[in-house]
Amino acid sequence: MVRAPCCEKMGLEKGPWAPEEDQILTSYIEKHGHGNWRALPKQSGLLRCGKSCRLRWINYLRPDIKRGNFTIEEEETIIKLHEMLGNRWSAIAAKLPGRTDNEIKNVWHTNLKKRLLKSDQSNSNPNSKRATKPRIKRSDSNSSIITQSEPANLNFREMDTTSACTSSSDFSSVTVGDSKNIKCEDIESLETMPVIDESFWSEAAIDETPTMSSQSLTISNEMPLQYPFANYEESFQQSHAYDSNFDDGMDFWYDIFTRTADSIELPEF
DNA sequence: AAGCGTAGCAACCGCCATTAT
DNA sequence: AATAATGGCGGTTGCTACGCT
Repeated sequence: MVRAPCCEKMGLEKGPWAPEEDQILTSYIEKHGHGNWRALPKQSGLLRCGKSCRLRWINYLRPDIKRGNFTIEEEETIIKLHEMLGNRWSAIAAKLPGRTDNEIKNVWHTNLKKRLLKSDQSNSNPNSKRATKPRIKRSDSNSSIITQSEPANLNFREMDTTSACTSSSDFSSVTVGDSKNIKCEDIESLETMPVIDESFWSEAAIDETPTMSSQSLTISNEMPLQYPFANYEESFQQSHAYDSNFDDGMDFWYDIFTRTADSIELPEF
């Protein structure tokens, strides 16, 4: 069954939100919450579909939203999480308080992806010119602008001890359980790596496959991520230049595993 | 100063997963 | 169990400001 788009009903507004609409939505949610997005527009008097209201609230009006340019630390985090998760923007956003999946997706496509690509190219061609000056973020009366230092001077690949294995400019999605994707030849002790196949991510499979001792996870088409579950902290540090800005790395994996497989026993650190 | 191309970002669309009936 | 309703996510689009010539 394919449903018609929710905004197809006659008379519903589309496009940019007017300040008055923002006001109505904000005050309605502050008073009544948003139990039912579909019913919200009708109850609040907005001529918008529920989906549009939800998006506006989540991406723009929410009080805990952090506006302004991304900090260097945030960008590093996005890059690293993207290496691990692929285009799972909501999962990445969950690790960046105040940032939305949409915002992260935008900054990835408009900024970070190109920067990584340039970085890779300049690594292969040391004589190539540096990145051009970045644009200043559009001013926004609602924003607290965070001044961004010169990103052209950054080379994230230089921080990656497995740079020989990283061709990360064109990740599509997390691919799992396909050892044919492993192209990096200088990764040590692959046989010690746990393999996670598709079934790992489904809760239904947990009872059937409670151990993962002989499995591994491939993160992109080209780059395998290694983290033996028995000692994945050390492995993570070795393969991803684990630094002080990423101290929550273990929390991150813990979140992933506990959310996905409550019954799996996690190693103690 | 004007025109044009591009980057950045908000918003939409379509699909899938989950929940309710 | 089947179907419908709803929420959520990722991909994509279109508008606008910016930067270059």
